[in-house]
Amino acid sequence: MPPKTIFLREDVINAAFELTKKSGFRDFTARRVAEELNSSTAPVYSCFKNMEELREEVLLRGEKLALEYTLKPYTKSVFLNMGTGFVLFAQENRELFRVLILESPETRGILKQFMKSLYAELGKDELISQLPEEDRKEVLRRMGIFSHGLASLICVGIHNELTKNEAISIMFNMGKDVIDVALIKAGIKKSFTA
Amino acid sequence: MPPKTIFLREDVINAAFELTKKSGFRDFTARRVAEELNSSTAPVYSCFKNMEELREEVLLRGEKLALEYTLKPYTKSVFLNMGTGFVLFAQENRELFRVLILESPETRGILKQFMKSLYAELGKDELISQLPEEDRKEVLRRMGIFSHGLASLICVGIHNELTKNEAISIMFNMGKDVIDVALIKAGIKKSFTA
DNA sequence: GTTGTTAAATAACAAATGTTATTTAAAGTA
DNA sequence: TACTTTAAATAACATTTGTTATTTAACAAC
Repeated sequence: MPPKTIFLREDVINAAFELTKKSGFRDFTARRVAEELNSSTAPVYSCFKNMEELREEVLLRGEKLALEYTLKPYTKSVFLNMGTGFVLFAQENRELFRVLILESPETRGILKQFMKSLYAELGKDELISQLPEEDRKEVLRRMGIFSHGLASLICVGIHNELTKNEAISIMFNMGKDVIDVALIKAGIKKSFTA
Repeated sequence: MPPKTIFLREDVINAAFELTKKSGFRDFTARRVAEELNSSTAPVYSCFKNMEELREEVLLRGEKLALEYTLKPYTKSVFLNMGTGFVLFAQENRELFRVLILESPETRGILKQFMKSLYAELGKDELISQLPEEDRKEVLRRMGIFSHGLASLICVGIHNELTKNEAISIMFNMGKDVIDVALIKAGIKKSFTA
């Protein structure tokens, strides 16, 4: 019988994920992952065909984490919560945001998926769903661009001074205005929300 | 006397810059630059102390190009022209945008510099300069975030479908609304610009 | 033409990395 | 106890890359 297994596939992923949270993929080598795991490189290669497969696993876990952020209730609007979650994910996981959103976006669908969920939420909102299709799309586009902008500015180290609550209120105030503008222009509302 | 110099410092930078425009820094090696230049690696190392110095030169040239984009007259508003130029720079130079804005931002001041120029322009505008300091800053912040968002979405390959003119009008319409909202809320204006 | 200078090419080397081969030894079983 | 299986560690190898050392040869003064 062989000796007991010490390092599970799960453990390797954990180590790789922690490493990536700290330094992205700049340092994502078999030897560094092994170090994080307190092992040699052997377990890495017995659990994974190659480093690419492990990287993919890390990205999947990152996507899962990002998704969790977008489902938390920061404000009363589910629509704004998604954008806000996206921004807070960037703020608290800069390196993950970088590898997931800024470096791998073409190969993985996370951003487009995100926009699709946002659009679904937009349709559920009582006020917003009164907007014509085109206007609704415009609101979505604007807020998609804005949340991506804030998230990625934070990711690259601009706006380091923002606290979590400040980030939330920037998103919230902008969202309110963008929606109000659409409603006012469509004649559904007369003036801005206080 | 030594043989004539064939490869100037300038030539090396040109080759490196072209290479970077095509594939960012993923492939930025002495051997690849030399290939682009149709030489061996020798001229690279006789013109530059090391590859880092050459990379820096490429970044400087990239910043210069980005600046040119922000000075072109896309609309009648100098303020909006800057954001628009930033976006078009990203659209037409995705790899450059990546290395300059998404990968090196903490070490170089280009983004903060950009915001500062934007702010200066904002003060010159007749209507906007009537806004209280705080509101003006808010307009700036919103448009800074928005233009960065659109630029970086385009850079990472989302919104590939946008033409140059569509990108311009997204920027322009958003800018108009953001400014109008500020003016209306401040009581300087009554309704949205058509 | 010979020679000195030094661009450019070529070769060489070290470090880093992905990956595979080999060794070591833990854990049960006959 | 000797043996089998196979995790884990270790070594080894190829490739890539930055960088430096060495070679080659163009040019012009003598």
